[in-house]
Amino acid sequence: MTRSKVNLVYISNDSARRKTYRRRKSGLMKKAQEITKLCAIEACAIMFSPYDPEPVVWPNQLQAQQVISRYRHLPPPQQSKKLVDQESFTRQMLEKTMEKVTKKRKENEHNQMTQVMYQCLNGGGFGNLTIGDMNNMSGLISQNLREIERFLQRRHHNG
Amino acid sequence: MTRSKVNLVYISNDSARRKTYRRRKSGLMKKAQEITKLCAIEACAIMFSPYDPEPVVWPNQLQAQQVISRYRHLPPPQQSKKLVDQESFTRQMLEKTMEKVTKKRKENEHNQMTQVMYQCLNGGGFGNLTIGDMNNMSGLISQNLREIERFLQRRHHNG
DNA sequence: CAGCCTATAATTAGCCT
DNA sequence: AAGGCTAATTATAGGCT
Repeated sequence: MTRSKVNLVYISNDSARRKTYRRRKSGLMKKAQEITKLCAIEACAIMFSPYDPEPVVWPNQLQAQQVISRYRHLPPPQQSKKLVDQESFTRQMLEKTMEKVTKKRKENEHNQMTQVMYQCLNGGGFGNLTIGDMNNMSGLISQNLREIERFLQRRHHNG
Repeated sequence: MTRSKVNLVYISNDSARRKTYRRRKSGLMKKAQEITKLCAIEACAIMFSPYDPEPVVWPNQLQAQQVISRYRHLPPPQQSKKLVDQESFTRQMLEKTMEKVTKKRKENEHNQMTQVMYQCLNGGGFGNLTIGDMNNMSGLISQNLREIERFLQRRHHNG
């Protein structure tokens, strides 16, 4: 975002990623605090990262627990469908973009669409990993993550 | 934060506050998505506001519930902080592994989506994509939305 | 590695439609 | 209210110490 445009893809360099994480974490928390103050809304955030010894809880544990509690106590219908989550947010963005693109496409040429999309592709390079391998490995671990954590928890409590 | 410095205090004007809320909410979610992608961390946020009919959950409900669950099942801070025992060692290993896996998964997804996009471009349409594809691709697009818009703008002005 | 610095990218307040 | 525009502020990548 400065000195150079950011490539929005996992930062493989360890120290660079760590540094970016620290910077952006504080940026994010600042922004969060601002919107909370400016608009008097109730919010919380939780982040787990390998760079913090403990989860980062914003704005604080009490507030987080209150918000979580309020969230969890919502009647089922509210928790189900109409939530304004990131996915629908992103979908809206896509729809708007597509509208614009379609509009322009009418005015100009089809291959312009191709060029526009190439711009999108500039956002990141191709990974050089085997698809099958990654799917298998990530699948196994994520499937058993909960189980693993429970196990660790038990171990901890039992000494 | 532009045209005038912001006074970090509750905005009493209704419509102004609402507008600021909408703007900053998008900004916040975008930043959140970015740090998640860049650093492969696990995070969630929940916001209650009078301007949304429902709570805003980021990045989505499932992720939020997973993060919340992980948070609630965590041992108290003092216990986990400085212990260097078998468990925390194992935990560190787990986190490192998760980190790698998440990284690979994301790269993999990106790789696949990029190819999908290429195919769409060559084939000239998005008609046969699933909702999931669209969501993923929308990420790619929204990352570059500004770029696209500038591009379109230039094309438009240049004829 | 952790801060500090600075050039740029990105966000956004106030206007206008 | 909702969107577009642009000036101005803010965030931050890369360098340096």
